[in-house]
Amino acid sequence: MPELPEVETTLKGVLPYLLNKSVQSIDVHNASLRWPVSKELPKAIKGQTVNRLVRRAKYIIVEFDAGSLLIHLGMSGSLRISQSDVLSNQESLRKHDHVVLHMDSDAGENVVQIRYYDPRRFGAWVWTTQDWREHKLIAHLGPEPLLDDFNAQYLFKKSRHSKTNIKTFIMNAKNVVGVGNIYANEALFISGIKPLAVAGSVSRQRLERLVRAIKDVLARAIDMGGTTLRDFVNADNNPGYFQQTLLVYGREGELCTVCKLPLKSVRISNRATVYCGGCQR
DNA sequence: CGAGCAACCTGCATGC
DNA sequence: TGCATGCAGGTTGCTC
Repeated sequence: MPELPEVETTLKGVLPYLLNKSVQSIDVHNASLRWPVSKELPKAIKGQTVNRLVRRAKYIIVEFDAGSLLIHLGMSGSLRISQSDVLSNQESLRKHDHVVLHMDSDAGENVVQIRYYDPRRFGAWVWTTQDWREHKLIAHLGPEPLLDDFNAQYLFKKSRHSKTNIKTFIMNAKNVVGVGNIYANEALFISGIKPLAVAGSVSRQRLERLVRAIKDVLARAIDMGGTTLRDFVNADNNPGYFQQTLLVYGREGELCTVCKLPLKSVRISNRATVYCGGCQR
């Protein structure tokens, strides 16, 4: 479900309920996520206040005095707010609500929950007491796509000796983070680059366009609350609207919006890839 | 070292 | 209706 814009949307949604609030308790209903949720987690964060909430790549990082919680939504994860005036009015727990954070709220007592729902359980809740920037899941990640250190000069240098295709290259978090399958397809279309082009051979000028396209498509998707394909909803249960803006993803066989040729589809590293044979070279 | 790919898991759409 | 198959927004950790 979530690429960078969906993670960003999720973070914005839960921020008011987490930042400067303290953890009353945490229920781990199913600890078997990508890695087992630490048994230490409940007592480690009980009573702790959230000092800061940040995104790095597709991780939501919740900082406490005692350590940090790294939350990854995997393919099908979401965080949702559940609150009511009376606890008994709370919606019942769904089958795949694996973790529930109970937060102290301004409004009353025991009424705000952050529920982590993840049918496929590819997501993760990782507790660390070290500086999260040095955690092995974070330390070796590439630059943030929306920051200035992700630019054409960087990408040019980084790609010169790469013989993999450009789509796989930009989806590799060692090169740049946050670009998943939807936005890789979209950015390559916008910049007119064929997904199977060899990364190391794409010209500097074309990488310039690609970098701009990645930044642009991600920023616009964030503005629209992300992409909802099947069931993505933000923390307040609202869908994103970017899917209405998708130009190639999920549109194989439809006509290219620019040249009117039918969009082609191939599988690259077992991921659906849609492109225009006329516009992308 | 990089590249390619199986693996993790459930739900849903499709076809027989 | 049931059952088999394939596909889905990600990433790690194997093999070569």
